[in-house]
Amino acid sequence: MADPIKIADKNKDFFQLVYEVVKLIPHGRVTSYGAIAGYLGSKRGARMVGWAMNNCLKHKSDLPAHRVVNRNGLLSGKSHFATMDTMQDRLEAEGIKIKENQILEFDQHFWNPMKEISF
DNA sequence: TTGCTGACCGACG
DNA sequence: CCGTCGGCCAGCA
Repeated sequence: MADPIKIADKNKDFFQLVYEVVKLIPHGRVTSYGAIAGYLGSKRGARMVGWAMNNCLKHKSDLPAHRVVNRNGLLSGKSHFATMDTMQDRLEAEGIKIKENQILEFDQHFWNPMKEISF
């Protein structure tokens, strides 16, 4: 219970659920595709999360996609932004240090929707 | 309609 | 330790 997203938008498309979660990511925090997928109930559906993000680009949504990285804390999707530096620049603007396209102290900035939203 | 691909993750050898 | 494969779901040719 107490899953505002699942309950409120469970009838929506998987993509829309992803967008909702991404929007909930606090400033200066990051999460992984698997975390979002797991929160939505499909731990194996991490690929769909990435796919949703790709569609979000054409959605022209203001989703903080730069706050979503892979399990290794690597900016896997940086290539999909306007420019390669867009993702890193935005993260650094939020106080997140990046080295070699990888987030430093990833565990420290990691934001788990399961732990923050759901119980 | 069928089949391939994809900003991933975890297991197996 | 590293390479490979399967799985999940949706979009597109």
